[in-house]
Amino acid sequence: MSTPALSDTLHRLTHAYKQRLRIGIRNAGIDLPITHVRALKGIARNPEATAGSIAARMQRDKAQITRVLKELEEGGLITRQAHPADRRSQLLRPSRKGDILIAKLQAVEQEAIDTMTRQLKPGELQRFIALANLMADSVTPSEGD
Amino acid sequence: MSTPALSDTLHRLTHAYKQRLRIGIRNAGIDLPITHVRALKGIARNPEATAGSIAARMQRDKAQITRVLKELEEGGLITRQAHPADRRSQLLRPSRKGDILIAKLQAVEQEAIDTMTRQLKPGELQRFIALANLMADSVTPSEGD
DNA sequence: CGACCATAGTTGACACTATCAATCAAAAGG
DNA sequence: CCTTTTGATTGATAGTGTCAACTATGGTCG
Repeated sequence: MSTPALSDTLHRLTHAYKQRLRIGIRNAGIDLPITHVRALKGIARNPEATAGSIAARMQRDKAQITRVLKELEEGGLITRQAHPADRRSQLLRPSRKGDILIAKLQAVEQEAIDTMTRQLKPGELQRFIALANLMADSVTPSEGD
Repeated sequence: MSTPALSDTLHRLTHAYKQRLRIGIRNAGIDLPITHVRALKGIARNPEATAGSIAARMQRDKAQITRVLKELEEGGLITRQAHPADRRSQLLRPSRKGDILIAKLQAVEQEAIDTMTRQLKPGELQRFIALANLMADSVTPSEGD
């Protein structure tokens, strides 16, 4: 096997992870697509979050982000405040409800990761993540997270 | 954070790879979505390919596979022959045109992989693939779909 | 100031991917 | 036969990704 297995492997892995995560999310009684979850977490991690910064961080189209944010806001999970220095922009913050959800989500995500990495020896996950980031950077260079 | 980086890492990686691959495919003048490419390759690799076996191999919904196969056939890339032992099923084989396309695709894919793994030391890719498979197996053990 | 371009965000259109339920025909097994 | 499985298909619907056009504001510079 030279290398072409990578394609299938990647698909298989992400599909497996997404599926597992989605099930966990649903079991927790949360009705939110994965992209929304990721955006919400991104907002929570970044006190200066704007639509643009979230799009950049997630490396997704800003159009997509706009729609996600709209739904997060409609769901009462985030709030938008006027940006103090730029009236085109808005600062995004999780609402109280959003914070509570994030806590739940983190538990679910950790559970999914635990399931997936249960066959890995200590350190192998970190090694895997490092390699994955190295590869992703080779395609779309990113500044530090 | 302890490990939740995995989620973002996986998204970033597959997104980067898909994007890179899609660009390569388009540059090669091929007009075919990635799922179709993967299905076509799967068929080529398996002389006994049926819709079901491809679905199982790719761990995708049969419905999705059916549609992909339909389009591959419409594009003249594969042919369907009656299955000798089961009249519900059909054996799938790449057409001559399909074979030619596959050769092109493999070059494109190898190029994408080369780009992505250029920062990896020898053996690290194999290590990565092994870890990824281990993780995927932990979520969808042997039997899936 | 006013012309001009860049940026933040929004919207519309569309293609691709995933999931689920229902259906049909053929196979398998009493 | 009749019932249950299985391979494949279809329809419906949701989620995701990409591109282009657009609005409004900001920044620059003559």
